[in-house]
Amino acid sequence: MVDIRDIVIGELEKLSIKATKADLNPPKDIKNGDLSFFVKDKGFDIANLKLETVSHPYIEKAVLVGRFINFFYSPKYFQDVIKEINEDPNSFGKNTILDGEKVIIEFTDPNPFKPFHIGHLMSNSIGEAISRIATWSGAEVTRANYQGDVGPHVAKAIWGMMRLGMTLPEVTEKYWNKRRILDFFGLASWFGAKVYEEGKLMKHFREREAILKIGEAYVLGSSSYEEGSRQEIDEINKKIYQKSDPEINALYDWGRKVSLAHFEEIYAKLGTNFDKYFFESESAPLGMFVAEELLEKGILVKSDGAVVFKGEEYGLHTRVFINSQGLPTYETKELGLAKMKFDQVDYDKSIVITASEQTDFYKVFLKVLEFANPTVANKTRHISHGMMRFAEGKMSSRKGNVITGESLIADVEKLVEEKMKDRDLAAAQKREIMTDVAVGAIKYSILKQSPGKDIIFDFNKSLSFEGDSGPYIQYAHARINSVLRKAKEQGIKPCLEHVENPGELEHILVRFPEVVERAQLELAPQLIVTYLITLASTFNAYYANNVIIDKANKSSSYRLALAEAVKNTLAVGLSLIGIRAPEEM
RNA sequence: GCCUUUGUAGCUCAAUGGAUAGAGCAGUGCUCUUCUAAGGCAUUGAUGUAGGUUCGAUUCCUACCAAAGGCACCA
Repeated sequence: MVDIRDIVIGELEKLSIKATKADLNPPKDIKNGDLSFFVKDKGFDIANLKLETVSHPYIEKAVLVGRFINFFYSPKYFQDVIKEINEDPNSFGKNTILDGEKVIIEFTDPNPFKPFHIGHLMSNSIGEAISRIATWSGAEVTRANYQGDVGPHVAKAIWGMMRLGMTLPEVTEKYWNKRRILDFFGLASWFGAKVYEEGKLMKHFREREAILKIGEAYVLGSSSYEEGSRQEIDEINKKIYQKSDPEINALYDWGRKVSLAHFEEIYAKLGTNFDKYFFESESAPLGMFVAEELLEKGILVKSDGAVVFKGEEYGLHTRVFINSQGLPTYETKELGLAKMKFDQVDYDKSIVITASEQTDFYKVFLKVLEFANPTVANKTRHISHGMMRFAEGKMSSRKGNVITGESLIADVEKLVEEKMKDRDLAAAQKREIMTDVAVGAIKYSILKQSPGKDIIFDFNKSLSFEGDSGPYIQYAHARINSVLRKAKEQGIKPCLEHVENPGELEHILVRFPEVVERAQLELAPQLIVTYLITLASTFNAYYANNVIIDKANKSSSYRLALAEAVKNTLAVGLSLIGIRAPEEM
């Protein structure tokens, strides 16, 4: 399919006007056509424009309003787009902005031994959307997840685990071993599905319990750290790096494993997955190597027993790279990470998505990276998203007042379940839809606003199933699906023979590719969100005013084709923002 | 104190320097014997303050006010 903007640019050229794609915008009101160009050049003789010379099968007319030249697409264009969408539903809206580029995108970054909270949900939703949009723009995307499996927070959790006298590792370990043996001989299912299922439930239960308990241990360790147990915890921190204490090693290995397994469960629910996992335990030694080099070069300097970067000369602030105990801090680990990423993926662009509290830190880090590796520094871009806050104040996992991702999803699922109780669907299917709708509602509330702004989180207000919400779009999609199914039963097929005059729905529909392109250029998933809600709402109005399935109406098959094209576009759009589109709900 | 970000309707959010600032929620009044009412229709309501740049500013600049984040051994 041609890009209609190229055609319009060609027509403008005939009128001696030079325009780029960025100069062409859809008017706010569709009464003003499909694309408009604003004549900025005041010297241009606008009165003698010969708009009647504009001629192309896809352009019906061009009209001058004030200094706007408004282009109206022809019915033929709408037909061809609908045809194209339905013939190849899974490539509508693709563009070539990032054709052939390798892009690595780091997001989510939860820390083992700490809860996966709604802030991680935010990072994940935004990162996943940006990854998918980049893929749609022709990039080869590597999703990266960087996890802090060493450092003071881990020491705090381990200290807390010891204080709580956690014996869970033993029990769980024994259980896992038993199961592993059964699995190895392929006997697990042979033993009987019932026993196996019970085993799975037990495992799930124990892991859940373990996660909660580790969370508790972390909070205990954090508060004790500030109240005098600092030395003990620092000591544990050192031992974790050195792997010198068998008891700590055992707790550590187990806790790390349970945490990571738990994260995977959440990723599966969210519909996200990662190509590369990086760990601070790996980046730390590499980073130390780089930091030592920078110290020799004089980029980093010693100060009060620590190794620091004096950022003030660059309008930044001073940050510690190696602390006075000789251990690497976050900034040094980040140096190691940059090296690991580039060594493993020979990328053209590297995007890192974190919460906005890290914005200033990242500026300092990038400055240092410029000295260590200018090529890599220039390819790296940091995007920050806002923080999820409660009305009452900041959420802090150190204090334990967090909403975990898991509990939020579970709570929303309950609301969806209540809404679906009268639907006649198989139990398994219902459960799946419940998750899809709950996750859709959560992701929508995150993605509908521009990244970078805080979300004031209020369970009752922030999540909705009506109006401006994820489920509203999913509902429109499911509804069209139902119409298509019923039409098929009655033997009516979508077809473009008896077309009707294009209305608002057609005009909105064909804009999708331009929206995706802008979303990529501006790294702004909310543009796709806004588009989808408009498309769904326009369809719902259409649906209320037009009977689609009607054997007496020749145009019924056209309406069906139009509905199908809307459904396909909603499905592609939802997938670009990482929201699943259930066939029924 | 310094640096960064954000201030749009009662609430939660949109709006690449351009046309009448869009939605949803809440409020009010309608709408299911008809393709899924998680729907549709109607209606009330907004750019923090003061300047500046521009033919044109929610958008760019300055000051002020307010909120959030950051500013040495957390991540």
